[in-house]
Amino acid sequence: MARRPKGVPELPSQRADEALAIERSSRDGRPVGIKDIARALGISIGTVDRAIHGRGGINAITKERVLKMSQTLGYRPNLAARYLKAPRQIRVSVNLPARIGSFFDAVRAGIRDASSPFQAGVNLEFRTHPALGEGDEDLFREALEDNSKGIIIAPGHPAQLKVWIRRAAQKRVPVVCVSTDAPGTERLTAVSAAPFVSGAMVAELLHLAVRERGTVGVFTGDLSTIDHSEKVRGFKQGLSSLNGSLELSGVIETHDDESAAYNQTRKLLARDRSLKALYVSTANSVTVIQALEELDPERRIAVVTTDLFAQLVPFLKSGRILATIYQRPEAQGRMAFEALYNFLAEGKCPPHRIRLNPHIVMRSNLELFLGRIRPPADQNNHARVS
Amino acid sequence: MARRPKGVPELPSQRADEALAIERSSRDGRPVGIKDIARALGISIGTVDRAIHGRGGINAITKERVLKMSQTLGYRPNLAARYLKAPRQIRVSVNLPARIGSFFDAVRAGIRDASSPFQAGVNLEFRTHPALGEGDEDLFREALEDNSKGIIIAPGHPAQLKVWIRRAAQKRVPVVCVSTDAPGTERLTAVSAAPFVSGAMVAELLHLAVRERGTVGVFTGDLSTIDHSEKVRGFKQGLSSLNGSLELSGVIETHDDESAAYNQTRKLLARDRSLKALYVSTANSVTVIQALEELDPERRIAVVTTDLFAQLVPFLKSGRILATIYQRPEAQGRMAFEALYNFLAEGKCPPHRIRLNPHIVMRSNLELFLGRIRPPADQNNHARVS
DNA sequence: CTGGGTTCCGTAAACGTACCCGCAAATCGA
DNA sequence: TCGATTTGCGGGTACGTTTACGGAACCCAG
Repeated sequence: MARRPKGVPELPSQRADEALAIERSSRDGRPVGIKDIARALGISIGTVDRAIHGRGGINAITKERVLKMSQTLGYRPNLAARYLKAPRQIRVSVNLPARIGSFFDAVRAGIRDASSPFQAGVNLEFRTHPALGEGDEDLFREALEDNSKGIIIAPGHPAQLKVWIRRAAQKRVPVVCVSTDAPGTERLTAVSAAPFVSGAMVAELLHLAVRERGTVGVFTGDLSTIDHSEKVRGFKQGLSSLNGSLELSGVIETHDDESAAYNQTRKLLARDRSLKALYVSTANSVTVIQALEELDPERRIAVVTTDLFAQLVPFLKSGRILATIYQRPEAQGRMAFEALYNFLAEGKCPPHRIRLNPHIVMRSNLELFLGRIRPPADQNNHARVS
Repeated sequence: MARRPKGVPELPSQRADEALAIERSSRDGRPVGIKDIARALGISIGTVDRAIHGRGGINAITKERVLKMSQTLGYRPNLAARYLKAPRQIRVSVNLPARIGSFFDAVRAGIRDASSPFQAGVNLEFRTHPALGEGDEDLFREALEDNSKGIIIAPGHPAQLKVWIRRAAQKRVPVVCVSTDAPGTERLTAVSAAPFVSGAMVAELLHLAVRERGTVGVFTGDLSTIDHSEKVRGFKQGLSSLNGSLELSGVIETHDDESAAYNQTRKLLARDRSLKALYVSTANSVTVIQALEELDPERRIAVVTTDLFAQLVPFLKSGRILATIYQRPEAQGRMAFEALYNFLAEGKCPPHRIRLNPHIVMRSNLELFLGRIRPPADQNNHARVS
């Protein structure tokens, strides 16, 4: 349509517009599109597009009319069409440690799951480093070099990665931390099963379960990992705020060394005869339990562990383990990806950190989780890179 | 390209195909599409489409080649394009009760949330009946009459709705139950926070918390609602399997009558002097707590409630309520919609029932939930129909 | 009055898929 | 051997949006 001749009034009355709108918007029930707005106003879709997206080169009055009409027609953009048009295939790097009781496999699965609706729109680049805080710098460099638009990491030693996160920030590459955090950096957000709360919940549980006065020992992985230190901090705070009968015996770092954990457990039990409870906040808890089975066959020591894997199940069923804190790795992966994607694709800033409620898995609800447990340790069961 | 002349060999060697594939698939990093496969094989996209979608009218050999090539090229359909092409705007009816401590508002929010990615593809039709099991038949009729392609309900009295669900099934309209179930019907699936497990968890918690022998009372809404009866069943089973010191005093149906609940609590306390614990499995738990505050100021009776709303918060903070079982209404809504949508759009059958792990909200993790609590009762705060 | 510049807007071509139409070869029946 | 039917395939169009390009109307200086 040619430009409107000069003599014709530019602005038909509001009412006439609306009547027209209602008349023409009844397109056999299909959602209104950009061209419905255009037709209703007798203008072109190009103009509507300019108005809606706030591009330049449009008369302020026309823009106002379009916005109004899109309002009254209830226009909502068809995301499918938008994504279709966008040729961008954004690459997202996922740099996570290898298995820790298959925890990170589940995180990866959650990320894959969350990304599946966008399949063609994103390109997941999985990389695996040997352990939390080991070898993640190299992988970070690779991610920065391969033109990734976003990076997901689990920073075991935040201090090491700080400079890398800064470099990413300077390249405008958002970084999302999952399972643990790197505070004081420019990471976009951090997704985790609220570690502080997690520790406090264990304190509350043990407070309920332990009836006599006594002490409680804590096993953790590495206190330089924020996730671990926060759990311990929450646990301590929980103990003190409950001002119950439990006192902290000591905090033991296992550094994910299973055999060391075994000996450390033996020593702890020998040293502290008043031990009434154990909080194992690291995933490598099996040898601790094994030591306990030998040294405390009467099960007078209450145990709460972290994460869930096949070896733990019989102990939960038998009551040897009171409860375990399931950190919802799949959900963490999903949320991490969604936060990253929403930021990348739609510019939506996530909250500073995303804290999931940890699940308490006890004997009574264990069955709900059995389906989620991967088969036990199997060295061939690596995450597929896709 | 015209049909291949007769003399030319029909099947180039596998290796040549692959070489061609790798050569041509490097389309500047964009994902491979249906026409890449076509180009790689020198055929048309129509044929590729027929092969991939298993339509008729295609040579078995050609089909095999296409499938093979789509494999080696790593073809994944672009869902955006697929959704764009499908002009179908599927209408989904959501018939839920009005507020119960805003529980169903949260369910609705979850449904809306889950549907938002598909915005233009679905048309949510919200309907509200006064209470669980009241007026839901009329709404069901409306849903069937307005050409809905799927229905989400919360069947308070499953027997009443049985015929309606059957009618829907005959019209090939899938029905998803949320929060409670209608067993023995043709409903597609039922999403809930595993009620049986929920009851068992409460038993396990109270078993931990109560140190002396005694009895425990249960308040529930209406035992004809599956969700409620299952909670009670799980609780009983939990009590007996723990063979602890707690015995069931009695199960009281409140029928969501707050003032009645108050009096029932008074009576229970007067009748049973050995009461050590209470399990309030209905959302209308405030008056029960209030009665308890008057009659048990020393807080010797341990209480576990259900759901989470503003009035409960101070009691959780003070320790009056040991814990409350949060049934994750938003997650239920999300899962219900997703199950329905995946069935409708992609024909994927969900499991027979979807059971979410109930959250245990205690003092230590309460803060994680404060953000989710809606402001207390406000009659104007109806769910918007969109 | 002409020329160039600016402002505003229309048009058309993609994006990848699904679906339909129609053509050619192959097959079949007589 | 010749029409008729089937089989196999190519080509085109539409879905709603974005984007680039171009063109008409206007303004102003020369």
